[in-house]
Amino acid sequence: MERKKILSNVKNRELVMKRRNQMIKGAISLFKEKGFHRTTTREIAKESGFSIGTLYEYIRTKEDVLFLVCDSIYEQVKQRLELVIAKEVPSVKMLKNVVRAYFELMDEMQEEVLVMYQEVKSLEKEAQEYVLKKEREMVDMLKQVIESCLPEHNISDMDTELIANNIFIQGQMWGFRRWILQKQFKLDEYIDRQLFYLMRVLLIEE
Amino acid sequence: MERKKILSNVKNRELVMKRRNQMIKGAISLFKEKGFHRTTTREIAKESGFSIGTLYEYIRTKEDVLFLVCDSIYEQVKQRLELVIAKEVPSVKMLKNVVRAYFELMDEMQEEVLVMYQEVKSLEKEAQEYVLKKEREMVDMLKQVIESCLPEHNISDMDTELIANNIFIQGQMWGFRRWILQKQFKLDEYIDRQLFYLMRVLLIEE
Amino acid sequence: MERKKILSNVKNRELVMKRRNQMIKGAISLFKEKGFHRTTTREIAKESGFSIGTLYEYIRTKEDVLFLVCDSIYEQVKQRLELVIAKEVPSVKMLKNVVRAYFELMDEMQEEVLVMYQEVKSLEKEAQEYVLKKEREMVDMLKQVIESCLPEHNISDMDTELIANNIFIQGQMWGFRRWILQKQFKLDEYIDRQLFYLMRVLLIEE
Amino acid sequence: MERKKILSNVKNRELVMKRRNQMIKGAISLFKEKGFHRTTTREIAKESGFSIGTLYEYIRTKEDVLFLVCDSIYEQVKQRLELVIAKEVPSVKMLKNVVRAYFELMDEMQEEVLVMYQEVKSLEKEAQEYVLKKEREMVDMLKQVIESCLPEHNISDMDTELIANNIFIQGQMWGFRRWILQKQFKLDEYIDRQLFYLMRVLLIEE
DNA sequence: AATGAATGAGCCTTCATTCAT
DNA sequence: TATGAATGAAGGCTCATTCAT
Repeated sequence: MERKKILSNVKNRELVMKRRNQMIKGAISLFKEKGFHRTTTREIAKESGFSIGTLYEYIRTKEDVLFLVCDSIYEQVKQRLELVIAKEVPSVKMLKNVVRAYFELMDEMQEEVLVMYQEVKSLEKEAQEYVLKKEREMVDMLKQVIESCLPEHNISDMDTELIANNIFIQGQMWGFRRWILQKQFKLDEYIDRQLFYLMRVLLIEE
Repeated sequence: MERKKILSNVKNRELVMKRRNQMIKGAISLFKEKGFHRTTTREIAKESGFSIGTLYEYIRTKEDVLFLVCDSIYEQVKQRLELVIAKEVPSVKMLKNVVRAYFELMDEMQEEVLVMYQEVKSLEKEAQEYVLKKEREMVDMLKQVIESCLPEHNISDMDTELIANNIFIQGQMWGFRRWILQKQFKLDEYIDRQLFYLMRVLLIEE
Repeated sequence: MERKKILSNVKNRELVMKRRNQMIKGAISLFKEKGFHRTTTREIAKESGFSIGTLYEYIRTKEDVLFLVCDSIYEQVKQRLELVIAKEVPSVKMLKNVVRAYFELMDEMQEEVLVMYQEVKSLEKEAQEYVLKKEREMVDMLKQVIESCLPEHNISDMDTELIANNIFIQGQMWGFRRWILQKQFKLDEYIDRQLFYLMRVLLIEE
Repeated sequence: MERKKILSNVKNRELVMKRRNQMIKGAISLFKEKGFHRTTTREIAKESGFSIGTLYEYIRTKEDVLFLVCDSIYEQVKQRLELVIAKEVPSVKMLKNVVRAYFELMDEMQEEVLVMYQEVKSLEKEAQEYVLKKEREMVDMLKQVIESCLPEHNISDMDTELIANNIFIQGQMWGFRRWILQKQFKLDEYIDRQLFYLMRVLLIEE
């Protein structure tokens, strides 16, 4: 997939990657705490360990930071999921493992995901679309896992889409509805029960 | 439930209500368009039909407007749902009608709900908690509907909680994941399929 | 002539005029001292006697101030010249009086004119054209004076244009070449000699 | 005349000259386009073909560039005029040729001259005076041409000064009042008519 | 009660200049 | 000599909030 390019004054590619990673790390920690709008570029620079001038050597606008953050979060999630998928052969067991891994990942990254959900809208059109495409990719990953793990099950494509979406947001829900859910469920319980009902939905007996 | 009080300089209660409704209406329309942070108090005042000075006679800070908006949205949703519930006697049919009504409501109010999801975090602690309580109330409504409609089904409380939450966010998902879902489903299809799988989850045959 | 409108948040027309005059006065004094680019908006606000916030209630950008200044200078010059013209009937004497008055005016306003010459280029296209039109008007005034004062002299239109332009810039030259001219001439001497040669150019004997 | 020294870290004289000429060429082209203040040192470096670090090996401040540019422009004009003067013996014809050559030169270099007029004021005192001296020299050249070409004409020194100044600015006027003049005159017409009236001023019959 | 002019803290961004390599 | 990454002071502008009328 074509990667949206954020322009930088600095030419050295490695340095750009290094500084941007510093930036992303600093920014995420600030966005978690106070959101995008309440975080100033100076704070981002400071938290990243360099001056405001340096910050602007690596981006063009504050929004670029948000985009970098969103992009990085999705990239991480995607890579982690791909890792799990690569480890097994398609089967019901694999399906359950992937969903479990996804839920665990959402638990680990709940703050990052929260940030994304609340701030994507602040991105300009083009960047927003890029991020949505990333999300689309992730739902597609789940869809393919379902299809490949249940080859004979004859679920319609639309239903697979629906179920994949449901799984996707059930994962996110764990993070951004934590005030409600995490009072009543431990992560494992949550995963177990969701998997239990997923099996029912897919007519899989155990 | 105790209502969080927003202070106003104006004493006439009716006038306060009238002006605040103007404000909420104006603000929602602006927040939908550009979000809370990008909307200025001047714009809210203008859209509401009065001056910036007057705006500040009825609230203390810009955040108060956001709170009023969030509160109003939940209140509307809750009232609408209660109306549907009041119309029928508990039964599987009622359960399906309530869920259907809730999904339709989320379709109607998708922009309002989107606003809320993205901006609640900007509220101060206390206001945030108030809004979360409202949400809690709504999940509880769904929970009670499930329980009263399926008295003999022996679903554990935690599972009911989980299922209610799932329904709750499946409704919201329709709105804030519209870019993905509304390309592939019509509202009715979406509702039908979700209800179909809900029946499976609840072991209800038709 | 259509006046280019500078937008203001403040509605009260009289107040806008009053504040803008304060602004123009303050700005001219600063521009004289350090030029447009080296003057900050904060300084303009302070010199004008109000806060930076108030400054921006009456203009949209710093450039607006420059435009206001340029516009005001031309307007003053034009009005002063019209006054002189209105006082007499066309004749060689009147021509000399107008030219003399113009030179004296340029002496009085030499700093303002200097500012204009050096900063007009900083204006955006549209504003620049507006200012150039003003200049055009002034050359036309001189042209008409020449024509009406010397009805039988049969100077071609192009030559009148040229001579009017020469007078125009000889006036400005007194101000912005002051380092050279004002070392060697007193204002009266300068005017006398320029008038002397103007008479030769126009073939008028005295 | 003593040349104002711009300090350089680099010792090799030839290299300094070479790099500075690159700089002047690059800077003039940028100043023409956007003025001194809107041009950044980075842009100057890039346009000159070297890095920002290198730029600062050959100058101390951005203003130095402006000075170098102004100095170079005057030097060019002066040299070109001297060339014309050297080619002929003093006579009315020579006077006309010099004036014509000067006007043609001003046409060729109108953008450079415009730059100078609008930016000299940004120079610091000392540099400004140096540039003004250059201008003084040029007026003196014109003065001497008039005197040597019209030995018996008995024009007072002050009048010669005045006339030389008038010629000087009529030349510049062609460039920086181009929006008005160049709509109505072709260069040749402009020169012809100015020369025609100059002859009248000097009482020379043809 | 309503108005809207005034305020100024604070934000994003730029850019001349330096300095380690 | 040449490079270009780093710096941070400073600038233009916004906007929530106040207060005199």
